[in-house]
Amino acid sequence: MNTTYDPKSIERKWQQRWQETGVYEVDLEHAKDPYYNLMMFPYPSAEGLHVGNVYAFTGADIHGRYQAMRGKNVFEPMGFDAFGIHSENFAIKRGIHPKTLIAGNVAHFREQLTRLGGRFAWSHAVETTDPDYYRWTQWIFLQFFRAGLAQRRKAPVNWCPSCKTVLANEQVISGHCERCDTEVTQRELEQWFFDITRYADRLLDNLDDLDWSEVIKTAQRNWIGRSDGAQLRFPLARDATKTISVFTTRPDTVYGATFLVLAPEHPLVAELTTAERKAEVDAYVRAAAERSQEDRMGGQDKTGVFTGGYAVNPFTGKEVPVYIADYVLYGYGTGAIMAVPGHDARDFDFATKYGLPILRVVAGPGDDRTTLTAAYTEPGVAMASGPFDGLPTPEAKEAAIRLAEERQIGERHRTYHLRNWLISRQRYWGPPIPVVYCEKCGIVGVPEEDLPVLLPDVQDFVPKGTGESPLAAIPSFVETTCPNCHGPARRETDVSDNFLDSAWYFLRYPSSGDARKAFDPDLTRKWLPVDSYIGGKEHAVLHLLYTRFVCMALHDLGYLDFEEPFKRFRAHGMIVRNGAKMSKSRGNVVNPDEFFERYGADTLRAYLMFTGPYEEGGDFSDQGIEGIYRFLNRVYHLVRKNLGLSGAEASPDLLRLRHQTIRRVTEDIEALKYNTALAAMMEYLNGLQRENAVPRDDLKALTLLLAPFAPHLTEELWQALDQPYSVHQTPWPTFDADVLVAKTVTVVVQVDGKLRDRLQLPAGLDEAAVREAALGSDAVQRFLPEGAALRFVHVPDRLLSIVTR
RNA sequence: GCGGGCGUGGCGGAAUGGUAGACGCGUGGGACUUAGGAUCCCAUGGGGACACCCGUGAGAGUUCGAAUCUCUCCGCCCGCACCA
Repeated sequence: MNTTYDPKSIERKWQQRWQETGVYEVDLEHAKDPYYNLMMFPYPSAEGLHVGNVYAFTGADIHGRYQAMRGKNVFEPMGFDAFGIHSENFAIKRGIHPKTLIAGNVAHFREQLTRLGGRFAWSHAVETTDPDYYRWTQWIFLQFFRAGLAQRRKAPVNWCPSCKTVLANEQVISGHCERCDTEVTQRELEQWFFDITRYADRLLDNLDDLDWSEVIKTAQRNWIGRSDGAQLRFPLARDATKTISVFTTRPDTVYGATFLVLAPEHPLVAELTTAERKAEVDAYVRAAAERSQEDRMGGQDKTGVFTGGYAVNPFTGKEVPVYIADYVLYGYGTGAIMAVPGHDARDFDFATKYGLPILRVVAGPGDDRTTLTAAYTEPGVAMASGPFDGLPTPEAKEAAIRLAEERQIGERHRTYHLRNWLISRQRYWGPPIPVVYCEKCGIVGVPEEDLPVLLPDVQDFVPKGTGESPLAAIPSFVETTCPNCHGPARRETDVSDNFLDSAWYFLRYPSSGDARKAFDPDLTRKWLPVDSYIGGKEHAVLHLLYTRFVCMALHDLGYLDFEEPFKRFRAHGMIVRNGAKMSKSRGNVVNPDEFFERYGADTLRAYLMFTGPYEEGGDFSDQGIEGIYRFLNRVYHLVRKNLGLSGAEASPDLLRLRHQTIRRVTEDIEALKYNTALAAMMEYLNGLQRENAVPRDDLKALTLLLAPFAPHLTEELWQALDQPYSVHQTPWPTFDADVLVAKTVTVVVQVDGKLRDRLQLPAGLDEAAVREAALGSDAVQRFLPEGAALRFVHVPDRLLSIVTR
C-alpha cells in the first residue's frame, strides 16, 4: 500500500480491473435474484456531464451497489437519449451535423461515467439515435397506429413567426421561442396524436397503489386533472334545434347563469353573430388567433365581445346573451361555458367589466343571502334556484344532473386537463414517423419488415420555414411506393417526439442487440417491472406519465404482462452551489472533471451525497468538499497503519459502536439518507482513531460500509486487507441486536419540563430505582419545592420527568 | 390564484413527541515542524453576577415534556397556472 492516498492511480487501476473482469455485467438469463436498478439516461450535451447528472447517478448507483452486496443480481444499465431539439439546435448553431456531434458527446459522456465509477452494465448500453434502437421506436408507433391509438388530426400548435417554424412545447419558454425569443402564436395544423386521454382514469387510479415519491404522484394527479360535473345544452334563441354545450362542475348554480361565453374559435360563433356585431366579433377572433399564448393566458384582465346572439337557459327558460372571450379555452371541455358570475371569480370579473347581471344562487354560512361583492365559490345552500332551493351544494349538484338527464338537456360528464399527446415534430433530428400517404389507400403504416425507416443522412438539416420538416425537401426520401397497392406514395416527413424515445428505453436495455424483437418476452418477464427508478422531479409529468401510458398501451396490446413499469420511484433533490441554482449564465456550474482531477471520483461522490438528504437536494460548497477528502484520507491511513497489527480485540464499547454503525448505515441507505449514513461512518472512524490498535473486523466493516459511496478506495483497501476480489461482491455486514444494548445509559431528569440532571445508570432499571437515583441528585433536589406532591413520567433508559404542579 | 415542499449556530445540515445543534465546513487556540494552506489534539449557539437564563421564522394552543402535533400570520423555493 502506498504511503499516500493517490485517488487518481487507484481509480484508474480499479476501473480497468472492473472492466476486464466484467463484475458489473449480469447473466440476464440465469440470474437467481434479479434486481433492475434504473436511473434516467442522460441527454449527451456538448458541455459534458453536469454535476446534476453526477448527483443523480451517484445516488442511484449507491442504491444498486448496496442491493448487490445484499445478494441481488443487480442490472444497472446506462444509455443515451440523443435525439431531440437540443442536439438539433446546437448542431444548427455550430453548423455541424448532429450525428457527428452526438458521437463525440457520447464518447465523452461514457468516459466521464466510467471515471465516476458507476457499476454500469455497459454491454447493454443503448443510444436512441441508433437505427437498431429507433427501428423499435417506430415499431411501437406502428402498434399504436394499428390499434387506433395514434391518429392524425388538426390541432393548434405553437408557431414562431420569426423562425417560421412549428415549435415543440418544450421549445416554448414562458410564451417565447427558445431560439429567437419571439412571442409564440398558435396555428392550426395536421398533427399526429397518441390518445393518452383514453387512459386518463387508469393513469390516475393506478397511482394509489404505486410506491412512488408523493410529490410525483401529486403532480401527476394535478396534471391529469379529472373533474366531475355535467354537460348542459343551451338552445339558441333564434333556432332551438341548435344548442351550445357547456361543461360545468357546478350544475347546481345553473339558475345563476346569466350569460354564456364561447372561446373565439368555437364553431357556433359565426352562426350566433348578428350583422351589426360582425365587424367587432371578427376583429376579436382575428386578434385572439394572433395573440401570443402568454398574452392570452398570463393576463388577468378579461376581454371579450358580445356576439349579439342569445341562448336559452334550459332551467329558467330565460334568454341569456352569448359573448366570446379568450379566457375560455377552446381546447378544454366544450370550449364554451355558462357564466355564473355570482359563484365564479373569473365570471365575476367579466360581468363586472361588461355590466352583466350577477345573481346569488348559493347562500353562504349562516344563511347569508346578501348581495355579492365578490364571487362566492365555496359550497353552501342553494337559493333562488327553483327545485334545488334548500339543498346543500353536493346534493344540489346531483339534483341538477338528475333533472338535466330527465329532461334530456344535459348529462353527467367528466373532463380532464390532460391533453392528447402531440407526437409529430416538423424537425429533422428524430425517428421518422413510419407511415406513407397513398392516394388510393390513404394513410398506410410501413410494414414492420421494412423498418427502420432510416433518417436520411443529409447535409441540410436546417428547418426551411415552410412549417414542414427538413425531410420534406428530400425527394429521395419523400417519394416512395405504397406497401399496399405499390402505386406512388409520399412518406410522412415529420419525426416523432423525443419523449417517445425515452418512454421505452428501459424495456430495451435487457434485450439490447436483439435484432428480432423490441424486447424479448422471457427477459422482460424476468427483469421487469423495474425494481427501483431514481430520477429528477423535473420529469414528474412528461416522461413519467408518457412512459406509464406507453406501458399500459403495450400491455393492452398483449406485449407486456404488467401495466406499470416502475414498482418504486424516488425523486432526488436538486444540487445547488453556495445556495444558488447552477446555471451557465451565473457561471457557477460545477465541472465534474475538475473535481475528478483534484480529489478523485470517490471524494466527489461521497461529498455530493453528504451535502443533504438525497431526496431534498444539497448545497455544493467548494470548501466543504475538503472535509470528505480528509475523511477518505483518514480511512486510508487508518487501514494502512493497522494492517500489520494483528490480534487486536474489540472492547465492548468498540463492538457496540461497530454494530451501531452497521445498523445506522444500513437503515440510512435504505431510506436514501446518504448524508447521515456518511456521518455515522465518520463517527465510527473517530472512534476507531482513538484506539491504539484497530481490530481487523472493524477495518473490514468500515470498508464494506463505505464501499457503495467510495467504490475505488474501498476496493484498494479490501485488497490491502487481503480479502478476495471484489469488495463489491462481498455480502453486506450484519449487526447483532444483542450487542447494541448498552450496559449503562444516560437517563435525563426533568423537573416541570426543564432538564436538571443527567444520570449514568445501569440499563434496564425500573421506575422506582430511577426515582431514587433522581431524588438523590442535588441538581434535582434544588428545584423540588418542600413537601410538594410529585408526579413522575418514566421513559425506561431515557428519561424521568418529575412534575411538581 | 391553486398544489407541493421548506424555515434550526457564521455556513451545509442532525434530531419527526423525550439530552436541540450529531457529522462536516469555517473560525480560535495548541502540538509537530526550517516552514506549512499537510497532519494530529482541544474549543466553538447567545448571554451571564458561571451550581443559571435565553434559544429551532412570528404569535397562540395541546402536553409532564414541542424543532417535531394543531391553529393564525410572515418569508423562501419548486410545479401548474383564466382548466369552467
